Amino acid sequence: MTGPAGSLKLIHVKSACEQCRVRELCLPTSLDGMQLNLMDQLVKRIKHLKKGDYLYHTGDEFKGLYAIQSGALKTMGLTAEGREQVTGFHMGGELVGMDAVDINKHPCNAIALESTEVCLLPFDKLEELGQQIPKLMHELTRIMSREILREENTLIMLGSTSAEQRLARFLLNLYKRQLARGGDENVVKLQMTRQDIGNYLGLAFETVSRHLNHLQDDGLLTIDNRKLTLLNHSALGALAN
Amino acid sequence: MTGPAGSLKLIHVKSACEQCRVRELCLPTSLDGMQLNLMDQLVKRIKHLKKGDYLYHTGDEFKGLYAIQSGALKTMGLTAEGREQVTGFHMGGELVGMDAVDINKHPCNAIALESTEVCLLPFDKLEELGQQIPKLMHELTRIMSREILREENTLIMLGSTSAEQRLARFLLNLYKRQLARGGDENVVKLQMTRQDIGNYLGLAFETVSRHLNHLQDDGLLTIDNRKLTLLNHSALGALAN
DNA sequence: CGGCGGATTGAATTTTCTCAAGCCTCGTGG
DNA sequence: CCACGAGGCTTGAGAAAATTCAATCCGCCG
Repeated sequence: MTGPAGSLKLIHVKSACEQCRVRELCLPTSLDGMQLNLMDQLVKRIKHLKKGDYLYHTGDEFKGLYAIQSGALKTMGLTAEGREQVTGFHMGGELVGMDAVDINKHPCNAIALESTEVCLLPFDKLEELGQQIPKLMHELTRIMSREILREENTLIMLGSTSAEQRLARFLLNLYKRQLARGGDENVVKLQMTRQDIGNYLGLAFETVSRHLNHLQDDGLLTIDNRKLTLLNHSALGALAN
Repeated sequence: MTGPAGSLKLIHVKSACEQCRVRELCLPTSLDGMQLNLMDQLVKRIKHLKKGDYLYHTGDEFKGLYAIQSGALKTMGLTAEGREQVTGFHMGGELVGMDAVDINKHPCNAIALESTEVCLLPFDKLEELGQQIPKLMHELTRIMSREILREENTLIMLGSTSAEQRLARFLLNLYKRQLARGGDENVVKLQMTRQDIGNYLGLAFETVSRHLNHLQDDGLLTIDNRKLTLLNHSALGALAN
């Protein structure tokens, strides 16, 4: 609705998106100042979620993608018979909701694992703007491609037959993502329960607990409740293969 | 390169895409005749693959998406240590290669499971055309969204702890897709080996074989080599939960 | 301080894997 | 057209891994 003319005078004003600390991760496009301002007007900010709050429920109408500013979410699908299945963990700088574009309804629940802030990017507006700024549309396509690749890597993680291997891959994956977001060297913070991890990896939660402690016994890491410290990356990497 | 003017006279000529029997599955857009002709000129037809042929290798330059006209493919990722992991099975009417858009290289191998025909949709051309036809771009976005959803459903399949459950879900998934493509009622044709299935589901291939035969003993299906006939959908559906 | 959800640990049981032997099927070449 | 071979599939038995059930334990929040 707001035309480019209206936003011209804002070119040199720092936009919220421009200042957003997860911008490169969220929409890593080389948009110029004016384009960023257009984005800025599009974004509906900010939704605050407490631990356990639902960002959306299965079947909710799809309004747009959510960019996670801080915190973490889990997404859970529902099998036909009603069993819940964790399909992913999502952290700052990641977008959720891309699975809803086609059917226009959310196919899963999204639940905050801790205090979490998200921005809503209304999808119809995003597509409109994408028509004006081809580069933006191209970026959106790339982001969706990256999501597909991410899920394929998850498939590779789940495709191994041993619990130890799946767990090692999971921890390294989490570590890598947290490091990219400014996490401490060698530290993995588990935002989710052992139960969630087990559900996600197709393991009983006791098996997750046992293998974690086994890794500690072997000197690959130390466990302090939800905080893990990796002591031997190469050994963990070897397990992951 | 070829402008719209050049294709105007073709409006009433049946284009190859228009006649393609997997069109609704491949690009299910409500494109009009002229738009279809534009699509038609974009598509590089047709690549024939024999069983075992590679459509692309890991690391190959990304040229575009491949629409499968007939036949079937498997995609295999490579873990860091070099173990191969099947990440998906793909059949007529499906698009492969969407995982390569972002990084501009194929992150996996795609291998024909039988004689297979594919069309190449050059991605740069597709995006260009998408700028002229917003509806096409919208469809492309939806297709990628659908792919994300499809992979999430795979995650749900792999997230269960029991081999029987994973196998039941796998068979029903295959059945549904084959039925939508005009397969026989109650028949599931396995285009892949037990080895492939096991690799995909995170099971030893002997376990796949044993459970299949167990399902046959229980009267849920009959096995004739690669051809399964489902006898009791609801019982199979119950196992899947 | 009490309680509750999460985490650990143990023991018995079940499932799955591994290794091994043999069979079946299909395609190739004589 | 048949024989042969290789790859795929089945089946068995023993070993290993994971699940289940149950009993605590811990740590955080009210």
